[in-house]
This record gives sequence, C-alpha cells and structure tokens, in this order.
Amino acid sequence: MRSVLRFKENLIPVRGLFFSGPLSPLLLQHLCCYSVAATQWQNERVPIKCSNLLYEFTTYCYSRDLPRAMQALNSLQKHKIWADAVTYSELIKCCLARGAVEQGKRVHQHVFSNGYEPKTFLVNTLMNMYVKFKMLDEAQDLFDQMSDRNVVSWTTMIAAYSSAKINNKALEFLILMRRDDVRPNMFTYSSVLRACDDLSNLRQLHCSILKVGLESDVFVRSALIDVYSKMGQLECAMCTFTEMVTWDLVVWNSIIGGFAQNSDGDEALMLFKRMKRAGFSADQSTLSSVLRACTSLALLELGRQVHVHVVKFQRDLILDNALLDMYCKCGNLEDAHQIFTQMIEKDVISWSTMIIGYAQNGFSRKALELFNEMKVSGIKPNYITVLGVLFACSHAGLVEDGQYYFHSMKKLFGIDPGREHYGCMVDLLGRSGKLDEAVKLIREMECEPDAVTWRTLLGACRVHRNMDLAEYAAKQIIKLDPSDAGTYILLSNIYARTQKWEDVEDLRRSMKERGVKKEPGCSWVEVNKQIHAFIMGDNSHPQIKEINKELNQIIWKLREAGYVPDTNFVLQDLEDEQMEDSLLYHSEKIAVAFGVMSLSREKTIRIRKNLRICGDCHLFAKLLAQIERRSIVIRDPIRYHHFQDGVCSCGDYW
DNA sequence: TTAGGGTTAG
Repeated sequence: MRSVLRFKENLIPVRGLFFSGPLSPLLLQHLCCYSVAATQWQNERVPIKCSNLLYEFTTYCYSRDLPRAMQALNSLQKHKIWADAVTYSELIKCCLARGAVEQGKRVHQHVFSNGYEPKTFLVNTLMNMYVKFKMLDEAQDLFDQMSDRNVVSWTTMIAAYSSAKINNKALEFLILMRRDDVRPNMFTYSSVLRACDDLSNLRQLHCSILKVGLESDVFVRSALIDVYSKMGQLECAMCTFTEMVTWDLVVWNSIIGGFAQNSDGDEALMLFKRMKRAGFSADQSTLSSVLRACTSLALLELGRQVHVHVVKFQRDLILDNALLDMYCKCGNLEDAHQIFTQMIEKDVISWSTMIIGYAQNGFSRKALELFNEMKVSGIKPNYITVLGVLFACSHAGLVEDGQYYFHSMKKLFGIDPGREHYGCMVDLLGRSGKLDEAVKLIREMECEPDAVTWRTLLGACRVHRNMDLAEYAAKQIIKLDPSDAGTYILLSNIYARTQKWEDVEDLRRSMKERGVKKEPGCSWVEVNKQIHAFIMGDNSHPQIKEINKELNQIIWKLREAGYVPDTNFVLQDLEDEQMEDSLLYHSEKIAVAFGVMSLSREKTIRIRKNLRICGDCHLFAKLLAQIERRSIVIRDPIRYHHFQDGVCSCGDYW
C-alpha cells in the first residue's frame, strides 16, 4: 500500500502517502480516522460524507486548484474536520505562488482552530509564507507562540531579517538560537552572512563555519565571497573563490582520470552528468558573485579568466549582465559592447548597464543613442535607466538634453523623479556653471536633500571656485554626515584661505571630539593578475625604492616638458602640509609609476582609487600618456578617465 | 516536509 513514488497525476495522496487507483470507502474511513485524530471523532467511525470532504480537499490541494481547495476548506471548517499537515503545506505553497494573502491567512486560522498547535514543520511553512509576503510581524508572532522551534524555524526568521536588511536582528537571532541549543546549519549561515556588516563579525562567522566544516557548501561560499567583496576585502573574497575552484578542479580531474584510465566510461559519464547537474545553477550564481568581486576592484585580467569559465556554462541572463558590467567597470567598452550585441535575451538591466557603462566612460552620445535604440526595442526604461541617461547628460554637459529628459520622465516613462535624479540635475546644472539654478532645484526637491545631494553641489563649487556656496554646502554635509572627514578638511581649507582662524580651530576641535579621521588615499593596480595597493605615505611595498626612483624620473621628464605641479587645490581635501611635495606622492602617481615599470608599453595601465582624482594627478596622467605613449585608465569612485595621446576621455570635465 | 545564492546609478 505504501508507495515511495513521487506524486504523479494518477496517484492519490492521502496523509503524505500515495495510492494508485480509487480508494475504497472502507480504506478512506480508516485513513480519515488518522486525519481527524485529535478531533471529536477520534477512535470513532467517521461518517462517509467527511471522508469525501477530506478526499476532495486533498485532491484540490495537490492539483493546485486554489478556489476549489478554499471552498473545500470552508466545508472542513463547518464540519470541524482537519486534514493532515502535509496537505495544508501544499495549500500554503499554492497561496504563496499566487500571492494569495487572504487565503493564506484563512489557512492559518483554520489549522489553529482545533485548539492544538500544528506540527512544527507546518508552522514553519506558515511563517515562511508570511516572510515571503513581507509580513514580518505575523511571522514573528507565530515564531513567538511556537513551543518547539527547530533549525528551520530559526533559519526562517534569520533569513527574513537578513533580507529585510534588519541586520542586528538577524545576528541576534543567531545568538539566541545557539543559546537555545539549536545548531545552525548551512542554510542558517548562508542567510546570516548576508546580514553581516562588520568585519570582525564576519571573521567570527567564517571561523565558526570552518569549525563545523560547512565551508564547502556552495551557498555558504557564495555568501562569503559576496560579503567579503562588499566589505572591500577582495583578497579574502578571492581566496575563498580560488579554494573553491581548486576543489572543483579536484572533481574535474577525477572525472578526466576516470575517462582516461577506465575503458568502462559509463560510470564516469554518469558522474560527469551528475556533476554538471549539481554544478550548473550553483556555478552560474557563484560566478556572478565572483564577477561582482572582479568588477568592484576593476580586475580585468581575473574577470577575463572568469569569462573563460562562464563560456563553459549555459547562457544565463543574469550572468551575462554581470559579465557586461564587469567589462564596463574595467573600462573595456569594446568587449562590453560585443557581449551586449551577442546576448540572446536582453532585459532592462542589460540596457541600463550598457548605457551607464558608456556614460561613465565618457561616451555620453553613445549612451543617448543606445537609449533611443532601447525605446525602439520595446523594453521599458526604469528608474535606473533614466538615471543613467541623466548621468550621461551631466558628464558631457548636455544641459538641454538633461532638462528635457528630467522634465518629461514622468510623462514619457511614468517615473517620478527621485532624489538621485535630482542629484544628477544638480550635477548637470552646477558643473555647467549654473550654480544658482542648482541651488534652486535643491530647494524645489520633493524629498529632503541628503549628504550626497550637497556633496554634488560642493563638487560643482569646487570646479567653479565658488567659496561662499562651497562653505554653505559643506556645512549642510557635516550636519547630515558628521563623519565625513574630507568635507571637514575642505571647509577648514576654505576658512584658512579667508583667514577665519577661529573657525579653523573650532572645526579641528569638533573633528577631534568626534574622532573623525581622514580616509587615506589608496590606489590599486593589477599586474600579472596580482593586485598591488599603494597608500600615500606607506612604504611597505617591497619595490618601493625602485618605484620612487621611477616616479622621480618621470616627474623630471615631465618637468622638462613643461609640467608644473598645480598646488592650487584649496577646494581639494588636502591638509596644509600636503603641498607640492606631498602632491607628488599621491597614491595614483605611485601606482602609475609602478605600472610604467612593470607593464609593457602596449598594455593599458589600469588603476582604481578610493578618492576622487585631483587636478594635478589628472594633468600628470595626461602628460605621461603623451610622453610615454601609453594608455592609462584611472577609475575614481565616480567616473573613469581614459588617458591617451595627451587627452582624457572626460574632456577635463569631472 | 518546512529554511539559503547572482546583475544596474551617485
């Protein structure tokens, strides 16, 4: 009678068991006695009508017929009959798939209505339903009422808080769970890792994972790569990935060995298939994570390696998008465009990524042309696409185009301008010299301007050397983000320039009180698939002596060609003592010098840095690109500078 | 029989 077969259409499930063919009334009666255990009919004969009701309910639940199942549920309620937990969980899944919140609540009410607490797994299913409906309070209530919580119950809540970005709750639940003697598993760790926003916490979690031996789980590993890279710990992210690749390699090698050494290839072939099945989805997602890590550090060479892996797998839209973004962010527009044109399927993210890629790399016209193509293709632009378009306008100083899109975005695409759209417009107006209009726009904003908005205005003041407005904007920034060291220094430079020494003192004091420290300038350059980091004033690089020698030679050569270091950067976040001398040792200059001495001339020197490039370094790179006939790409947190033949793709407008 | 992953702007 008992069947281990999975549910198929010709099998009738009752109480989680499966029967073929019609059930006899007698058998049904017997089964229903089980089903209504804990009800008034326990140990009594069940009326045949009730058996039929249960039979109907079960059938509708398993065939995912939601309206009929809900009708049958009402009949069960009327006759005070309860079905078994597995059937209810099927019904809940059905509610979830259809977004049927009211029906889901009704099932919840019903399963609790006989006065008994449903089985743990059923409560877990209900909890998960509320989580997926984003009804966290309801899920939490259920959790609080549970008398017996297992690892799934805890993990469901942790995952819920983690994806709702209520990170402290997720971490707190992990502690409580351990205190309750429930051991976290790979599901728990992969969820809680995403709620980790502090490096020491992350290290602790990583240790626990290693201790219990869960580090080989692809989900856990993928989360580790993701979180390390989000925290800027790229080396750790890469280590985690490399270990994984090595472990993969082991499996692959064993298969190849199996093929080669064993003439009986059937077994090996089976293993190969099984591995592909197991690896497919895992690897596509994991590779996306890894690509993101490459993208955030502009690791073009490593990204290319990952690309080679990607080619082995089935085409996947998200993976293609990640690849596209990687090439854009590494400043390699040719490859990005090639991938874009070869994509079988493109969604709004593919188009947005390519448009933003063109815009960031200084090809604003191309970005706008592509936007027109997108409209023709029938894909509807979203919030971020429009942002990319405005971004393209602001980076090329296309005031009229920008104003047109900004004013018509609601009418044309049904998108209300958000804070970020206003930010782009402030940037566009401000940098084209229309500072008054930019201020007016900030005043008109429907949402409150934030520190980023004011920082945008400050950037424009910097370009147009408007000290008064810069002072005002800087004050607003400090009000909204008291930890922004760069702005304090900038403001104190303004005060110093205008001889307001008391204000300078006040500012220094409040910086000290608040413990604000300036982030040191740092540049990264990739040489032979290795990342070299250079921090101003840090001499720990093993070749630092040769690098400094090279840098001095370069500077000497440039001076011969007429280069004069530009120290007039009162509106840069430089400290007093950082005048000409220290300007010469900005981290990007050191990184460029290292690139010149370690990469052959035909290779592009690609640098990423954590602060915006200063005017002097910009000039330095332009001249060097001309004199040494080299191509240099410097990526700062906001945009890209492609230096070639003495000009920069930004047109000196940044 | 319930729980976990990937892409886009500043």
